[in-house]
Amino acid sequence: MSLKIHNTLTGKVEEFVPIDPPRVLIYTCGVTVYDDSHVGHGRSLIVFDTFRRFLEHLGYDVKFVRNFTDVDDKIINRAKDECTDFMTIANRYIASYYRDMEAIRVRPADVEPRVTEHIQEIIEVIRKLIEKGYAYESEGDVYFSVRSFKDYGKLSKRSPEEMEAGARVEPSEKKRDPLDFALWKAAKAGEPAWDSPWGKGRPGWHTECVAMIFKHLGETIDIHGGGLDLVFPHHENEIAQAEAITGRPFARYWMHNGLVTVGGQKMSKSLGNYVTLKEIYTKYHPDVLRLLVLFTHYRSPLDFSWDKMEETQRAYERLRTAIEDYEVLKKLEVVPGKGGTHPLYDKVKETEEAFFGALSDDFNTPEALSHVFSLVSELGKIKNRTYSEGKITQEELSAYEFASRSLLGLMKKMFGLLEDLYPECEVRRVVEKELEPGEVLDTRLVDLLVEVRTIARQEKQFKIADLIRDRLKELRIELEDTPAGTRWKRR
RNA sequence: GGCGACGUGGCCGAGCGGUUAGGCGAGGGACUGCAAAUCCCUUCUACGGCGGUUCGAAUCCGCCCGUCGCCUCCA
Repeated sequence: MSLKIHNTLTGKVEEFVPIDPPRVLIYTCGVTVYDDSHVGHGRSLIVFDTFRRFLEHLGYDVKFVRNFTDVDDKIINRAKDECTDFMTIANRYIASYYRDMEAIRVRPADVEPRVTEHIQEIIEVIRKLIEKGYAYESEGDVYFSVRSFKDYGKLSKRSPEEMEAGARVEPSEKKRDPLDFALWKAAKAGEPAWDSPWGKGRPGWHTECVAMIFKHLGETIDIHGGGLDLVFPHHENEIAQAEAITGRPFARYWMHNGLVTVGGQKMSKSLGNYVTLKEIYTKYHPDVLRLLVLFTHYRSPLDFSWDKMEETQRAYERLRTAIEDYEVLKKLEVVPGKGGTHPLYDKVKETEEAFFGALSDDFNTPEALSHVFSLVSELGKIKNRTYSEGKITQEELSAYEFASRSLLGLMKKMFGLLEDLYPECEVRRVVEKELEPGEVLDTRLVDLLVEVRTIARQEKQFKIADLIRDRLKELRIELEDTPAGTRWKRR
């Protein structure tokens, strides 16, 4: 199956052809560690995490690198505010990032380099640029001469002339041209600094990714990804530096995810309209966020709202329930059927084909999900009939098992969903999200109440039974009576 | 001001030349002691406006209106 992806460089959806198959080299820009990550960061991380899983599924040998920017103005400013050093801040938020990633099940990259561990490589990149005449030193700073690189603007589709016309580019006495950007910044008092041929200083933002890619992946990589807001100037500047040095394409495919908005405005620290990942996964099962992200095409804007989280949660529960219901169905009276192959097998096959077909077409996760939900509906029909009849044929049960395992496999492996759900589980006791700090949930006590209620129902003591159900619901524990007994979940 | 993206049914959201995407919601019904879960029916001849191309356009072209992003750190 051929994979097609949208390439920002050409503005078109193109067939994906790796340089050296089955190897695929992919790099995405990670976070600057000066604060907790928010939903905007989360989207980008989830999109590329999922895309990586798909590449692996296609049989590619993926090497995935995602960096940390652990020295920059924001980190330094935060350190000043807290009267500490920048490394303390960086380490704190790297730890926080890892907690978040574990919660939302974004797998670690194969290499997760930090800028401060690559200062020598960065200096080397800058040195080469000066040597080749693309960069110049000015009072301890080093700048890239934008006009010296003829292809400048090819990614973001703007020319130096246009940029100058629109000009709000900061003029600086140290720059020869206002469009030039800093590769190395001379040290200021009290700020972190490293020795370099141009005196003490620290690297500019745009060089780090180039240096880390050269070191960990090579001079030309297959895919470079990141948020749409990085296209200009960050990625444009990366191309300029890398290609000025090598004379070869830096990345063959540039993939950019759409931004997360709130009420139509970009989610950002500066606007203050951000929601942290921690806030999300203490209120909802982390899968709900993943599903929310995957329900929108990665290149479209995604408008975040708590209402949308609620909607997504309901869809999520429907999907989850369909898979878990197998555990109920197999406890029904199983009767021999007419024999033959159940039509569900074909439906599963169609669903899987359509699912992967959608992902192969510019990673169309919403379409892939539409096929998944179509299969979920088929399972629901079986449930509806067998629940009321109280029995199920062996063929139907086997088909249901096959289908639910297929769904679980797709969701787990491709989308990183339902990882806390196992193929064989008792009629469930599910805790759907992380407990609040200090909150306790004794599952044995819940089980006991459920048992008491079951006896009350058998004795037709419905007032007592309903009281237990209502009061548990107030505690956000919801009961569901199935033909195979009562199950509960905590929302 | 420059460059770019987008406007789809009650809401969200795929599709991007001809066949019901999907999700959520609302109303009715089946099942249930009552619920929940699940199913069925309805809401549904949807595609910002106006022109054009075509046998045929949400889908291609032009103009207009509206929203957003980038142009400064940003996933």
